[in-house]
Order: sequence, then C-alpha cells, then structure tokens
Amino acid sequence: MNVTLPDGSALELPDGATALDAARAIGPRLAEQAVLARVNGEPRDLRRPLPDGASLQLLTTRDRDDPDALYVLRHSAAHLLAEAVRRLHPGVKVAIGPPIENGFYYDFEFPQPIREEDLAAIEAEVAREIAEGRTWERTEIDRDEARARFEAEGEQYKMELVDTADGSISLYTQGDFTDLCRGPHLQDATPIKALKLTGLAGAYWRGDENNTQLTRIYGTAFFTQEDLDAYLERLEQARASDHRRLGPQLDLFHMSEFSPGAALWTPRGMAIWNALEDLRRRENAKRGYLEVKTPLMWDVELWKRSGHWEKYGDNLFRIEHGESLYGLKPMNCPGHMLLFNTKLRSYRELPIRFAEAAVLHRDEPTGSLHGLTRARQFSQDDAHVFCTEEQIEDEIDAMFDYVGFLYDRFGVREIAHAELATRPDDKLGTDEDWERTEGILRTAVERQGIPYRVAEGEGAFYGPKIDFFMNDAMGRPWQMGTIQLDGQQPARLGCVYTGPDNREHMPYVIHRALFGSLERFVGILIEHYGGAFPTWLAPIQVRVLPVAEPHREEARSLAAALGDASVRADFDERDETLGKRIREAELEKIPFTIVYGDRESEESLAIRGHGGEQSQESLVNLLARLATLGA
RNA sequence: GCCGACGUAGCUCAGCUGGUAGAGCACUUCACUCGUAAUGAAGGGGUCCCCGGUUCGAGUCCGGGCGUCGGCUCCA
Repeated sequence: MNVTLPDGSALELPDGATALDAARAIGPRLAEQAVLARVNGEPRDLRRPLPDGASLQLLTTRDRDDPDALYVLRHSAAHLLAEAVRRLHPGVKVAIGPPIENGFYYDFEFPQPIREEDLAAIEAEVAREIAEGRTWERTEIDRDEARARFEAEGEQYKMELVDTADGSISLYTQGDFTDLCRGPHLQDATPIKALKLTGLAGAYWRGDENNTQLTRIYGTAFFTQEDLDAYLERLEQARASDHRRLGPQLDLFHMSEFSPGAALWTPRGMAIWNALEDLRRRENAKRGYLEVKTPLMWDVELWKRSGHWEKYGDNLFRIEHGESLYGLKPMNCPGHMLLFNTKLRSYRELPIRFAEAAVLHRDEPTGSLHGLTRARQFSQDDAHVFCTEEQIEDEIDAMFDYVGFLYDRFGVREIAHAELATRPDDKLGTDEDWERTEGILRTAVERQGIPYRVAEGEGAFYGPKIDFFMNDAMGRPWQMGTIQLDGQQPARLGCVYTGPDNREHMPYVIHRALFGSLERFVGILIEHYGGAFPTWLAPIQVRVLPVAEPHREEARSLAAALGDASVRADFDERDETLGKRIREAELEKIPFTIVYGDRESEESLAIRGHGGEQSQESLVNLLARLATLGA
C-alpha cells in the first residue's frame, strides 16, 4: 500500500501498516517524537492501520501550538489524572474525561467529597506518573466483553457509555488504568512537559440536573513549561479586562449586595449607556421602528395567556396586589401585542415595528449571576415586528443589515458568531408550524452567507430563533442579539389584521433585540476595549490640565468651550503635580488630555492622546478632529 | 438551584497556632505652583458580610444565612 506525505511524495508500506510504522520508515527520530497522525485531514491514533492511498501527516512534539496535537496531549493527561485519582481515592468511580479548549477535565464520583486543597496531592501524583513513565496501549473489544469488564469493576458510568456507544469499542491502558476511550492518545507520557490542575467543580452526569452531580477536576497541559507560563499570563491579562473589575475601577457602574444582579450606573457609565441609546433611537427611526412604552407590572394572567407562565413562572418577580398577583415584566412581547390589538388593523399597515428598551426583571438562579452579562435587571433593545408571511423575508434581511451595521460600528465581528436554534421539546404549536418557521429562518441565515451553527432544540417555546453570540475577554460566549420568528403568541393573544380578502388573518411576529441587553452589551464592550473606549463612546473625551494656578481660569473656559461643542470634557485643577494628573488621566483611559500653561493658547494647544502621543493643534482643529471621531 | 473557593478601611491586600486590627493608594489639612505616567509632611477613617454557638475572651474555631468568584444546570 501507499500513503502520500505532506511534501507530495509517496511512501510505500506493507499492508496493514500503522502511522507509527510509517513514521519508523521515515526515521527513528520522527517515530519517537510523533504524537498524532492526521489521515486525510482527520486526527487519528498512531497505532491504527492506515487506509491505502491516504494522505498522511505526522504531528510531533514540535507541533506544540497545533490544536489537534494539544488535544491528544491533554486527552492523555486526563487519563493520567484518572489513574492518579483512583490510586489516591480508592472506591472512586470514573465518568468521562475529554480534552477541551485550553485544557481537559475528568468527572468522578468520589466516595467522600474532596476539596480544592486535595488537588495538590493529585497533581503531585500525576507528576510522579509522568516521571515514572507511562505508555498507552490500544485494544479493541466487543461490546459484551467491555460491559462485563466495567460491571466487574463497578464502573456504572462506563457501562452506560458502552451501552450507548456506536461503532466498535476501544480501550486504552496506561499504568494500572484502563479506560473506555475512542482515542487518540500519545504513545507515552514524555511529551507532557507541563501540567496543572486548575479547578474543581460540580457537573451533572450527562449534563442533566436530574442525574447525580459528579466532581469535575479541570486541568491543562502543554508541550513546554514556557507555553503553560504564557497561557497563565494570558489568563491574568484577560482577568484584568473583566468588566466586573474594570467597571467599578473606571467608575462606570457598581454592584450592591442589596440588589444582586442589578447595576448602579454612575454618571460616566450613563455617558456610555446614553451613547448606545442615542444610536438605537437614531437607527430605529431611520429603519421604520416606532417607539412605544408598555407597563412594567402586569397581572400574571397575561403570561398565563401568552404561555410564559408555565415555563418561567418561577423566574418572575411577584407583587401581591389585593386579590390579584402581579409580576415585573420579564419581556415586552405580550405588551406589544396588546398594543397591536388596540385597533382593527389592516394589511395595508403592515409591517408594524414596535420598539421599546424597557427595564426587564428575571429572577435568575443565584449561581448564574455574572456582573452585567447575566443580570436580574436589564434592558433589552427590544422590538416586535408584526407582518404577513410574505413580508418575513424582507424584515429579517433588514435585521441582519442592522446587526451588521452595529457590529461594524463597534468592531466586534471577530468575537461574534451566529446560531440557528430549532424547536425545543416543550414547544407550542405543531411540527408543521415549526417546519415552516425553521425553514424561513434557515434560508434567511443562508442568504446572508455567514457561518452559523445549528443549536438543535434550543429555540424559544413559541418559535425558532437566530442568536448572535459574542465572547468575553476569557473567551466565554454570551448571547447578544436575537431574531425570533413567532407564529404562536399572536394566536394566543388574539392578534389579527384584515387582509385584502376582507377576512381576519394572524400576523407573524418577529421578536428582535440587536444589542441583546444594553447591560450585557456594555459589559462585553468594556472587555472588548479593555476599558479604553473609542472617543465617541468614552465617558470623558477630553481632560484639560492647567499647568499651575495662574492657568486655571483659562483651562476652565477651554473645557467649557469644548462642552459647548458637545464634547464630554472636564478639567483637573487639583493641587497635584502635572505628572500625577497626567498619570491619572492615563489610568482613566481618557482619549485626549490637553496640558494648558504659559506656552498654550486657543491657537496652539498641547494635546496628548491616550498612550502618550503628543501634538500641537488649534482648538478649531481639535474640534474638527473630534467630530470625525464621532464625538 | 448544585459542587468548590472566598468575604478585613472607598480600592488592593497583610493579620502565625483565639488575647477587642495594620500597610499602600484614595480622602482631609498644610507646604510646594509644578511642562507630559506617582512632591513631601501631618491627620481622619473599620458593627473584620450578617445571625447564632463554643470560650474568661472570636477577625481567627463551629453551624446557618447573604453576597462574590470558578464551574454545572438554567437563560422567554
């Protein structure tokens, strides 16, 4: 048989040869350093026979940044972890231990709960295994044999995995530990030069909260110590951009234990908030949205009718009112539908686009709160478009255009991605309804030609949706904008319009939020910009610094002149050295600082950009420059 | 909600095995009047998250609650 190597040359091998055989045929050094084969582009265990005619690439310890090489390294590290835990904690049951982005984990059921301080001993045991040396052996067995084996060991989770596995069953053995595993794995443990256990967490078996909660140990591993150090350094830098740290530090917002999940916005934070609100209002007006306002508090009967009560009743903040039970609204849709229903509507009026950025409340689980990105009180830049079936396509295209406009404006495309979420188990309506609405959204997103992932079963109970996600500084994805196609709620709330046939028809409703929640969007922006906002968003755009006391008067009037030109300017005339005041302006990440002393006049200002770049400019020039920056 | 960790001045943190708290920054006052990332000195400031328990005595030990952080689940 033959395989093709990356340089295009062919390598002749005996039938049934493995990737490792191929490596040996090329050179002993390569065979020694090989960690993984890529066969026809797919990662594959070195020990498995190669198909004839395959293209073969061998990854070695030198491919230390290759995601597949790191995966195999970390997957093997996870097995070493399981081996160590079984030795140190007899009676533990093992579940699953995959590599993940940036590391790996393994889930265990411990006979006695363990604590974070136990990790050091486990890490030391893994280090001992690596020092002692471990090699992996792959065996393929049939299902019954595998089942019997794990049953004898009392490994109920492995048994369950055997029962649900498709295809052949393979085992990997290293030291005294044999795991049910598809692989691939390293030949031996020597490439694992740096390993660190990073955390302990509860995790439900198979991700279902009705199952037992297992103990998950997280770790990471690299081909070099240098890479581990660099990773930890990057983590530290990402932590410095955390909006929960930067927000209070830059005095944008604060949190209080007296209202968990709700932000206290400062004047500086409100400058950013209002910049987003201005943008939202301006663009909405351009794009045919009509601003409305609906009550914050409603009799819960409304949500019983819309269908929300059954699913989200527990997450509602409730208010007793005489005989009735009210709730703080968790979304705007029923309100907008009632507003739609206040008149007889003609098909000639459609589409009607109601927009409202009201404050919403949802009683989210305590453990899920996360600064601005997961809050109990937030404001969606919400809108509901009432339209006919024929109008859906154009409306959704317009929404994609709007999203694209916003994402360019903030430069956030590279941290964003889209998902199409389809019918959930507890959906309203028939499969036929859903075939239609999912089909409409799928063609809409495909028409855009943007990459997207399908999230099966993740749709809203009333319709499928296209969600836009953005990553925070730590790389965690957050759902931001959403476009949802609803053919259920309008029917439940009795929305109708009169068609050209003079008969009643139900409008479709497209729910859409583009920032998502303003809170969450600001949170992501803080992390995206690391607190150094572009001038048009910066809470303070220009700071004026009088050099000494005699310059204070003129500095003040300079700041006032900037203010008159709608620039957010302030001045710092404190009795501190100039150096110190400049330092503080830098730490506050103010885009422009003007030093004003004997040498300056309106004709010639000393301007310092954030970061230190200096220039001489007239006030008129500066104002023109700020205007081009959108200030 | 669940697993693990943490909660000391406005902020960042120190406080060994129990003996009623400390630093830097910030704040106030005074001196300096300053040219592009920290001038100096003095001073004020604390229900050590809350409630209960053990103890002669609790920031420190134990229990419960609240909040926060890392995950899991959830996210209309």
